Amino acid sequence: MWVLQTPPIVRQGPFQSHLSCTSRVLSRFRVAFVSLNPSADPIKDSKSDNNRLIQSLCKEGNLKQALQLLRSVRNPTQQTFEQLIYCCAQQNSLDGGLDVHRCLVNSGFDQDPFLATKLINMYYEFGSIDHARKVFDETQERTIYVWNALFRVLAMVGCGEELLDLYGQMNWIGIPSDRFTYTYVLKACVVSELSVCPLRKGKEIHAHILRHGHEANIHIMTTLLDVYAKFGCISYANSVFGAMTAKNFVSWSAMIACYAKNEMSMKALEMFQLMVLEARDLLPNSVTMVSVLQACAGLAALEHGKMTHGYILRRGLDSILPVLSTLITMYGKCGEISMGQRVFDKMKSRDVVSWNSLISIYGMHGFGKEAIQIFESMIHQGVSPSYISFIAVLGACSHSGLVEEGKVLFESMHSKYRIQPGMEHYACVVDLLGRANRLDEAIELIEDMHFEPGPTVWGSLLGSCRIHCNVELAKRASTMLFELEPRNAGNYVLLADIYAEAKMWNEAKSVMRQLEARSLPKLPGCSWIEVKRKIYSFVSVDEYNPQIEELHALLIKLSTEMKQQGYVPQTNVVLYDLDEEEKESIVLGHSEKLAVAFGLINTVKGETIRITKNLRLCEDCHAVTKFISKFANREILVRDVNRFHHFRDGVCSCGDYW
DNA sequence: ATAGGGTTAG
Repeated sequence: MWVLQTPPIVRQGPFQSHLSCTSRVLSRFRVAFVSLNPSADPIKDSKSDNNRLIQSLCKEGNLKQALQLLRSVRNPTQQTFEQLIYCCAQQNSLDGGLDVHRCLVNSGFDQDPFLATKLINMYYEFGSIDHARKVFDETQERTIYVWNALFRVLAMVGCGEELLDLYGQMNWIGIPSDRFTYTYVLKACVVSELSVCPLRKGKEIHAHILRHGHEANIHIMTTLLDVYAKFGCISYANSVFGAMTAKNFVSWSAMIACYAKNEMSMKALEMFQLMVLEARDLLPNSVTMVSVLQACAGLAALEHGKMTHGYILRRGLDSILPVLSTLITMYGKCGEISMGQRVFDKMKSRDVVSWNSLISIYGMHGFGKEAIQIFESMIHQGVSPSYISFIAVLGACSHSGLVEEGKVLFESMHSKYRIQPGMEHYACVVDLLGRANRLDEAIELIEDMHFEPGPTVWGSLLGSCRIHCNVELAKRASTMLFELEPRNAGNYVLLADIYAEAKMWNEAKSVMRQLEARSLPKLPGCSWIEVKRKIYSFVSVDEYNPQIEELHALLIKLSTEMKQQGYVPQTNVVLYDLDEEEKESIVLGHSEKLAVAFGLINTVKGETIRITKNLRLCEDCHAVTKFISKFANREILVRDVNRFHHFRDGVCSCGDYW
């Protein structure tokens, strides 16, 4: 939380002298005013008129004159103060706000709960949370509006601990929560770092809501659904959704967003179908469509994406910026940069997010130079880069190995654009240096960081150690990672991989034993392919796939051909102690190869095969796909968890650098 | 008087 440095609110003493020194100015003003209305009695009638005049000055945004006039009014009304407060908030004038606050106290409105809520909101607009809290503390008669106003502020800035403490006090006093209170308290669980388990707290509040008979309130229940969604508790979210007696399009959108954000894109699309077909009276809006597009992007389902684009056009939602940014990203993630570019070119107005979307799709396809050019033309057109612009452009550099360019950009971030590099930027640069085998520079950068490096930074380093087989540095990175995220199985697998690569079998085995002892869930490798608007998914060594025999036969045939041309299966990714033949069969059963084989069988010649994968592409799959692209004369597009690979005629667009 | 779902990266 950040708080503006502001002078304290003074009630007596200095306040009086301040008034007396400004009253001279005001008396001059009053003369001017009165002279404009010669018929009015200068003292008596100006009272109500001045109130009205202040209010209209406020509405015009003329804060300065309104404040001057305020001094001359003997009895300002509640409405006058309300308008003044709005005006200060709108003009972002903290000084004005403090001034109004002082006058308000002096006029005896300091215990008015209505104005207290207005003041709390005003101070929130200025970012002065301490002032907002002070208003709350000094108000004796705390109506539910006053409580809710402060709850709203605390939830917005992420002071969940403070909010929950106050909420406890409120319950203790016996003030009943209303439907607004619950939404703020729920939101606080998501946005704040709590000392108690936030999910548990959420469930507790869920119980309060049910106990007090709010289960039919659509706002509360939708917020609750969203809270569970943000914690990744899909089944809880779904059961809240199912239990809702009335659902509107926001509830549906929240449920779709829940699936889209929790790697259940397929479910999200199904939900959208249901919404369109079953809940006909509920029209999806732009917010709904953003989540639907994200789901299409998640699956790299180009046909679904195009259909969704068509729907957006028909519904006239194609001029809404967030929709367009998401469309650009969707096309990029479906492998169609040119379509993304076309959406961007057609836009009538663009914001920094639109630019960021374009930069990042070029980046993930390995067009680093182009991404930098776009970044530069954005600046040239007067759009200042944001925190995320730098993540996008630095990421682009690291996918293309543009080390020097990336370093210059990283340097310019603070010196030229006054943006403090955050964790994500460090993670990008560590990745950039690490991939280029400049591991010593990478570790130097980590040591120079002005805050504690988090798991993403060490993760980048460990990934680079994997590529360049640096055991010593890998030990250091993994020690940190095991401490920071002990439940992430991926780190153990990566370290074991590195040991295996270095033929340190005992160490590799011991890491895997540790992993098993902790019984952590390992993310299974999974690949998808869209064929004729249907999405098919594959897991490694997929015994239940109805076409598995046919797929295997094709892969064995291909692998035999490849071996004749000098291909050697790269089985070192298999960490189990098996003989070479068994290892080969495991590698040949990788989900990505099954998806490629499925694509070869089920699509026509000349059609691009598009595959998505939830992990990084393994070396063997990479080598095999290169071969197949030449042998079968097919373009194959693979999106792994980091980036795109375009395979054509035996080469990959990543230049074997990924 | 106050409220619910979303945009870009990794």
